[in-house]
Amino acid sequence: MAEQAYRPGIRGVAAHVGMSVSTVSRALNGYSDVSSDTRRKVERAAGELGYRASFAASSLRTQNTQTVTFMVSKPWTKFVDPFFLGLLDGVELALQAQGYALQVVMAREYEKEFEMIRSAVERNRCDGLLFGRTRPVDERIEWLQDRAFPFVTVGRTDKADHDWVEVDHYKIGYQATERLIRLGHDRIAHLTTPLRYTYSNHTLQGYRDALHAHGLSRDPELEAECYLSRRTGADAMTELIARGVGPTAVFCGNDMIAVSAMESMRRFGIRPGTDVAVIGCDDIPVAAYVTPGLTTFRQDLDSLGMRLGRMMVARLRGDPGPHQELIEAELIPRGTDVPPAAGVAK
Amino acid sequence: MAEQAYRPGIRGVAAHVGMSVSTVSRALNGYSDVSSDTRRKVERAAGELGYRASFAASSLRTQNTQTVTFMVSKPWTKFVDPFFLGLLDGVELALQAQGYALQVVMAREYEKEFEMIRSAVERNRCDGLLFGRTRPVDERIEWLQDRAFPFVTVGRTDKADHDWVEVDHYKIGYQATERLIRLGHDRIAHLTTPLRYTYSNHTLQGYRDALHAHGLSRDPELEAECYLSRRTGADAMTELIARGVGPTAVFCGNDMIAVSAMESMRRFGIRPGTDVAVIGCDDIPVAAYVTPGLTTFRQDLDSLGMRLGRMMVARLRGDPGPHQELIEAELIPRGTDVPPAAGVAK
DNA sequence: AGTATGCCCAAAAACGTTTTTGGGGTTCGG
DNA sequence: CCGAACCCCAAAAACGTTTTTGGGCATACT
Repeated sequence: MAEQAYRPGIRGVAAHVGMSVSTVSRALNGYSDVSSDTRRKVERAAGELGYRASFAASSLRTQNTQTVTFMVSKPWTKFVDPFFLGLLDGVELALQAQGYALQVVMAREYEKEFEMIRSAVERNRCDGLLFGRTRPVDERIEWLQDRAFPFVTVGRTDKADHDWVEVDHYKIGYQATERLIRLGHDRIAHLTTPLRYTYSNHTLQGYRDALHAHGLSRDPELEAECYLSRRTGADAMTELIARGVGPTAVFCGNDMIAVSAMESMRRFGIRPGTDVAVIGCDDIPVAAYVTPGLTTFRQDLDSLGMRLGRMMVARLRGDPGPHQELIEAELIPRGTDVPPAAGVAK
Repeated sequence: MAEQAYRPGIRGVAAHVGMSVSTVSRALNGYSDVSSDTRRKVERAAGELGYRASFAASSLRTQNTQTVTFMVSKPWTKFVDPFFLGLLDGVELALQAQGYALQVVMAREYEKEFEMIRSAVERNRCDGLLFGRTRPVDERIEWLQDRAFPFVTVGRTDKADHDWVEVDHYKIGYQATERLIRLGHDRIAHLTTPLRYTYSNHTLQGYRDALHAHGLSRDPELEAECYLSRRTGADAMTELIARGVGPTAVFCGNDMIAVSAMESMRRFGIRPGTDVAVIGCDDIPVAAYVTPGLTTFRQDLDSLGMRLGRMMVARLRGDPGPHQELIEAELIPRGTDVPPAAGVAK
């Protein structure tokens, strides 16, 4: 049954071509001090015999793995966090092009995540690490910096002294808010993503600065923090409505929050996109299909992922960096960014 | 800066506790012939010194990796194939519970995929393999069987003599079609997923059998194969409309096709859910948000993933199997499965 | 002609574990 | 009191590579 039960090691192919093991190794690994004739012969023999270097053995000897680990954080929602997953594609492309394998691990809690990083690093399972959901002060990053282990993050920390790539959330917050102000709104709520993450604070700051720049004072009642559960936007919106805060526009930290908030509005007889303006962020697929279509910001995740991957490679190649890139998001106008209604819901 | 620059090997901890290397190894790996006193002492020392066994070294020696690779196929669409990704969560949970790490690799083309499997297996990078998108006769499976390498697939082949888990697509096809027939339809189109995949054929067979069971003859004009690009459902639907085939109901192989087909209908002034009934499959998030809501079939992907993971573990533990599970999908009735309109689009 | 210079290659050491082999001490039975 | 049985443990081999060391053989230079 087994076509090729026997699989030779490097000594096998050395014996087969009548040369020494070291010559075979050097030929296969592209060293210069081997004649092209020898190289050809070795390569052909390796091909014929179906030889492949054992990953464990070469990894043990060289102390590197040609592997990069992408750690994706939980919790996920049923929407399968489109953000991280969109990235993955670009990352994989960039890494594969340079001969690195991509490994993905998931962590269900923050503590777990930390432990997984330790294990990956200390057991030498990868050469570099990628992760997101960074916090203003992030233990993971400090730990990795202490050990001088290569990594790139999606998102910054407060002192952003490492390699990172990030969408410009400050600008998103500013632009979204300004757009709503220009439409005539002056009671603009902001439903934030969890504030333990750095980017949420950037968005919030953009929101506040835009208000201030246009002479509007910020009202703490209009700011509400949402979590990443599916219902979170609805909960926050419901409370806003119940408290009679009466925003005429809502800027949401992400589309899931926005969609959920829109559902909540409807339950109270408020028509999003008519009675209340809504702007989201991320442009998840659903955003295009709700009615009215959700106005939101699109991030080019493919490109973001590619940059992430390329930064990782640059770092692994020894390029000292720091490598940092802030990416612009693009406004996707659809149906929910409307002027204030005449008779407004209060 | 580096808190703990020096990281001892196993000989380091052996020296530290004044015992031999082998004793430390046996103590750490839970062998029985080491006194509990010794074990405690070793474990404590290992903890204090921050010792972790090198992955490469132990993998080289034991010839296994405690790692399972999930290979996800391309192409993806912008919807980030919710099917595979939903699985991943359950798989990871099941594997992690048994101490296996999950590795994800992506392949952009079928040939690439094959090469990645070869590389993963021959270089000994994982103990087991998981993948989907199986075909009626699938080279990957034959190759793995020849080498007796452990794997579990999502989906069967024609001779399903290996470990697999799959949603019962035959039943979905049958039920969807029967439901439409009972609503009074007799011109039911079927837009299939790519027929190179086994499951597409099962769905198709269910569709045909339901027609036959209810005394309807099948019309090849009403069957159209779609691919996995974003526009595919629209293209097929447009052609059906253009040819004047005039279905009163459309059963789609997946929701993306359905949503896309619905868009196409609208462009021709046909109202899905009023003029033409639509049933999809997969229950992607968008399905709940289009208007009217798309009637579709939900698969419990978490559970599917867990079963997949558990099968893999069982196989790796030496349980001979075969392990095979057919999972039932659940109809989610929403707004698009309606009786034929009075004045019908022709 | 003799020596330096490249180019190519063989032998052996090293990577850090696990597992095998074999043996020393206690304890117990004869 | 001696031997067997039973725990426990030390030394060394093995896993399959890559890299170092050192040297042979041409060719070019003095």
